[in-house]
Amino acid sequence: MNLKELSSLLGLSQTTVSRALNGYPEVSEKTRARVIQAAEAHAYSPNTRAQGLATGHSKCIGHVISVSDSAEMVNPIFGDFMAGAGETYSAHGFDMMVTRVGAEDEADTYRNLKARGAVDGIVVHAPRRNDSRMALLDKIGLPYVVHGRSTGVTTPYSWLDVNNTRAFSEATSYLVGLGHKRIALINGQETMDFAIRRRSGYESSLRFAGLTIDPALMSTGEMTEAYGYDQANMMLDVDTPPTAFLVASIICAAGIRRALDERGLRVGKGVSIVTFDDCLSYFANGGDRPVFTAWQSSVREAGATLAEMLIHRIRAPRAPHDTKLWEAAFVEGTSTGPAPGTSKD
Amino acid sequence: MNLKELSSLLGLSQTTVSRALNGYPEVSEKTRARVIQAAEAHAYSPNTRAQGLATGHSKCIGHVISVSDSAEMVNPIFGDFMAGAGETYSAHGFDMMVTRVGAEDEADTYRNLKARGAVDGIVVHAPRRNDSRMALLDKIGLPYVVHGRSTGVTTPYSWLDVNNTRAFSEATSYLVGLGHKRIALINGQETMDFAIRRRSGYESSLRFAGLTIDPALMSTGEMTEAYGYDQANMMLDVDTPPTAFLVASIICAAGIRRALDERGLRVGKGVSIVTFDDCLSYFANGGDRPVFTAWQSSVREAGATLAEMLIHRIRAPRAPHDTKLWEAAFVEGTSTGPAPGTSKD
DNA sequence: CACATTTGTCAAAGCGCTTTGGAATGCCGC
DNA sequence: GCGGCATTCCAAAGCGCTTTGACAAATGTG
Repeated sequence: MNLKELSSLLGLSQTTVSRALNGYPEVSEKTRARVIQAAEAHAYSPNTRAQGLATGHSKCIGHVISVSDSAEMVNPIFGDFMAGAGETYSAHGFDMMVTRVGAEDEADTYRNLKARGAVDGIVVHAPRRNDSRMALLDKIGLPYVVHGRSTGVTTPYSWLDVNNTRAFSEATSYLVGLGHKRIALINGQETMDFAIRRRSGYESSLRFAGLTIDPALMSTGEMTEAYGYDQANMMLDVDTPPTAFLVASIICAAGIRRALDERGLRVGKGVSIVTFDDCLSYFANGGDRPVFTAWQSSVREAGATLAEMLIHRIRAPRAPHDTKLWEAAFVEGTSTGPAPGTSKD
Repeated sequence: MNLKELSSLLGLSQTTVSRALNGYPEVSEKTRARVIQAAEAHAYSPNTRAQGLATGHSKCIGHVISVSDSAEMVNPIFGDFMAGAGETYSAHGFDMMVTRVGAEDEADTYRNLKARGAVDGIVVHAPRRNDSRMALLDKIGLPYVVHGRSTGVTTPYSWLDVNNTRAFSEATSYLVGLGHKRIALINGQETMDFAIRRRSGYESSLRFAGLTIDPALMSTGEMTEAYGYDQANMMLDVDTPPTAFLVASIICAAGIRRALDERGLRVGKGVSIVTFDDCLSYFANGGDRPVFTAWQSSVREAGATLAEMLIHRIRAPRAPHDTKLWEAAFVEGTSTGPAPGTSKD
């Protein structure tokens, strides 16, 4: 069923039917009701491509997932982020397109998406320090919002970020307060801006506490379970091993827990773990008995909110940029306790 | 830059330019080269919507993620599956659209996707027993492939599935061979066909071994880490607790491991764990020292292959249906060992 | 009751592409 | 020198929708 068929069926012109369905005032409420009823009865939905051609909008948002050779991993937060964003999109009648692309082709992908008119806007994921994507997108005129921020980019843009510096600084102080002096940082890849921020929060709290910043206790890599396991084992094998781990992802924290368990170290007694928690739906860490002491922020809500921001941006491209800095919430779990040998102990 | 501009720039008609770019033979190689070069120089990409309107194809594949109230979880395999499929799509010039929808609106979404001409085909995820989606899609004439199978659906369709029955039957026999007599099954939600298959594999091996099938040792639910943890704890609290766990997902297995560790039970010694492993990129269980003894099959490869199958299907809708039954691969990890009290022990 | 407005509807153009059905052009052999 | 045949190109129609500009019909005004 298309417009032509529907309108001839109703004995009306295509114009009138189109206007009736799109809520234009030039049509009487009586005909509008008749049209809407007929449209529903025949399950008519306007052809997306034709509509897009005529209006110049695609009503579609792009998500570009770039996969570098060094980071073949699929980010575990991906699913939850999409779920959140998808909810917002469908509420607003937008489609969601996801493109997987090698990191080296990312810029071309954006240009192509724009040239083809495939999307009305995009979400920029995992911004790096001095990320060049914002300038590119500004240049080609494709609306966007950023999940995170990019230090070094001075032109304004819309973003939503978690206060990572603060979260990691507080987490470090929290461990210091428990008497820990050897605190390891198992960080994400420090090509990403948020990972750099996390480290700086960690370092500043160590400095404030008068503790030495030991490169041997800091590592950066893909946040997999295996990575956490490996790093924990390596660090525990040295002379003065850490008594606490500060971790960038709950997946990674699970790996660390495994290493500790295997060594017979009691998590929360001998060794403490604090982690950042993205509130992944399949790895819950909340309710009445959180496993890990954590600073948490829902990536799913971030997805929903960023989607909302982007849609606003598309509707009002000249509106001032919107920025949101969310504070992570503290949850005390059972994975932390006083450092061994502390007076309290 | 659009076709009209490009062609007037070249002093050619739109027809010729279009044909040159689309590889039609009616244009001389000399002009073709000239056209291609100009197209690249001006970064021309045909407008997706216009192209789609003219050809009647959208060059886009849909993935519908339905979220029921009972299953709010985002499936952790989602990301990896998409990554695999996305790779194939971009290699073939297809876009990928994902729609998140409440389970009750799933049928409408398919109809709508078809009516709007938004996609050329879709991937059906997580088929249930007697799944009605295949009949619906056949009826509305939307090409599709199924990730999994649906017992009870008799009309042919294209699918790719892992031999879940076999994997779980073998896994059970393996545990039986190690002397285990109380083997728990921590299954996924048994609304899904694959979960039913897994249980039946498990039950048939128990029956074959002359062991009793104890409902107290079988549970079904969303495969989260917390679910594994909870179920393990519950089952270990009864009179004759299981000495082995057979688990449907590595995420869930991680939760079971946590419960065991917490109770001071040594995984692979006192209690064994065997799991199905989807080879998630952030939760690797392989290489030289696999953590879990597992039957594994890469969901990422499944995504890539299903995408390939679907594209074939779209190109040749009348071709006979393609079906692929993959065998899961056995990996021996450190999570299994002889049952306590066994002669070997 | 003639005229100016408003209201409800329509025909047609246009969005950017593909594709059908010609129409030139060049080259061949006789 | 002319018909026949490739070869190379083009004009125009059409995909299904929105939107402009125009036009009847209904309403209001003096």
